[in-house]
Amino acid sequence: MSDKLRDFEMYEMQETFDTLYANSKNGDNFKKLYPIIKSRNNILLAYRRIRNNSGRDTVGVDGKNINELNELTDDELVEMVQGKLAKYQPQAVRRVYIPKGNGKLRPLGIPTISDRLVQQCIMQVLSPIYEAKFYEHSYGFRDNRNASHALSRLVSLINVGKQYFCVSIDIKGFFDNVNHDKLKRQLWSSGIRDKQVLSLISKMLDAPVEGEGVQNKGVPQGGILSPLLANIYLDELDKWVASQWVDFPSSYKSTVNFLNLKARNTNLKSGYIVRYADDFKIMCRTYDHAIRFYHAICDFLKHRLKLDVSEEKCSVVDMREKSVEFLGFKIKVIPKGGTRYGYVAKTDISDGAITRIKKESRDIIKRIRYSSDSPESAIHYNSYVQGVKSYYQYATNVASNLSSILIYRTIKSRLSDRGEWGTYQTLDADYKKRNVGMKPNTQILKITDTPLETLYAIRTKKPMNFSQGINLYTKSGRELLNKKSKTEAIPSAYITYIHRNRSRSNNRVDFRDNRISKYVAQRGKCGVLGVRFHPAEMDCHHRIQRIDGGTDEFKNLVWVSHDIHILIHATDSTTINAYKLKLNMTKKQIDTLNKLRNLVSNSPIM
DNA sequence: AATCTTAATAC
RNA sequence: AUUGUAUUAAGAUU
Repeated sequence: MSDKLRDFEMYEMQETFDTLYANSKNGDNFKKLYPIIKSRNNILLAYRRIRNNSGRDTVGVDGKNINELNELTDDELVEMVQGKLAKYQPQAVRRVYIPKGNGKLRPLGIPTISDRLVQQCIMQVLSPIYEAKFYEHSYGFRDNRNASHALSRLVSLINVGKQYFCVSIDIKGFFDNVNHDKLKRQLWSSGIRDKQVLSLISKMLDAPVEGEGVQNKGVPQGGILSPLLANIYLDELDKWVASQWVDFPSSYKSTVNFLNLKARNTNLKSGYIVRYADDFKIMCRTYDHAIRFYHAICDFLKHRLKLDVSEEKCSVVDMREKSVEFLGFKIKVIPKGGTRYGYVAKTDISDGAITRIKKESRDIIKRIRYSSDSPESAIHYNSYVQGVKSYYQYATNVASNLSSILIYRTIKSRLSDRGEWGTYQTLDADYKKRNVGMKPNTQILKITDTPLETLYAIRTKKPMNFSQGINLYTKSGRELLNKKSKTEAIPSAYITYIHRNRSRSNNRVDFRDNRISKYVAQRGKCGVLGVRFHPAEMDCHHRIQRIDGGTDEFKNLVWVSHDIHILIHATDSTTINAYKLKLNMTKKQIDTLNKLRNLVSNSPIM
């Protein structure tokens, strides 16, 4: 099960979200969202969802990060957020410029940590509503969907749909130019009719940018809600493109998918949109339709969505003649098997991405050269290789593209004296599975026993179309998702029990979260006895006590039975003997018990 | 089995 | 110095 669903369940929000989704599918308007947003469980869930964000240590304009929030008890956290929501006045967003892939700078707008928490509360509630509405071929920033699904759709349109003309449009600084009034109207017309919620979002959009003041357009890149708002904004584009052909109610259109034989006699234009955030393509059957779409979309963006396009980066191409770039891939349409019987898509890693991979992989190899004798730098290289391969494995030409990087030479010349060489055939099955198609006697370098992964040893994988039934907010949608995982390790009633019962009211939010994670990780078993108990019969023990500087971190906690908990802290010999007799522990159990006793400065028991 | 952290890609 | 959403994998721990 995904982390997300587990968290929804843990905080008893799944049913609420399911209802929002169902009502949204039904076309209902939403007038009472605010009570859900400010509900205790929604706020605690929001904290749980953002506390592991990679930016948790990054401060906003107030100089605060996640540490500010985990100082609070859960009651204080809930009270703080509810107080903020009641008279919402977001703080300024911090301006940071980061380099983009193409050498330009990306302006980030980083809200303060408490504003990020508030945004998460709202996002959780809007997400199920919009998942029910969004166009099926929008793939960016959405649950369970990724770039390979977008690529797959594009390839299907070519191979199955025989759409060889591609319209590419580049929106100028999309995030920074989203029109606030337009966005607010879209929220209203898509059924968000709760005045308090609309006002919250409105105030959020009006949050000043550090040093630049209040903006009348744009959503901050760095805001938690921003990706969702971006999709809401461009959903109108998806639907409009679909209305031109796919959803056009007409007898001129063949019921057979992709066929448009009769369309040439009408003003209809046939085309199919594939969108990943602000990057999208329209695939058409003919050049004429493609050109018409190109002009119509530029006009639509300009007048309906108030967005400019950079014309020099736009194009209409016959993909049989010229390749097109999309999501880091370079796609061309070539004759199938060299015959006249048709065409297929051929995909490569884009030139820019190859250059980046070349540079980055060499840099990491050099770092291994100058690092101390430990596997860490080699593990870093391996996960880099793993990451690159798992993303680009969907390019039909991936093996030859990655071979062209010639990293093997760099490894040989830079690292020969830093590790030991062994043959491929001596390595374990997992390695062979990750690095396929190598000759058994190929020499592989091992850095302190960690064999380096091979960049080019890869077989291309066919991208799969997104299975449209998959969804986090319906039972059937979740079942499709859960195919891989089997029985539930812990009854959800146990989790709910822990969640509801707070042993001490001064517990911090992190303790609440981590003790649940820990109970599930231990599969409900006592850390000493190894036997499962109901949480009511157990205590969550701090290995290092809080008075001694112990934290609420996951690794400092352990669940033990009541009896064991007493034994950890007992100093009186009659108590110790009584419980020893009662529990009749094995030597191994006594050893683990003594380790815990040692951490609280108690002498071991025999 | 499960949790955590850390590495990658897209936008 | 690096936010956010989504996806993927590895490592560590029990």
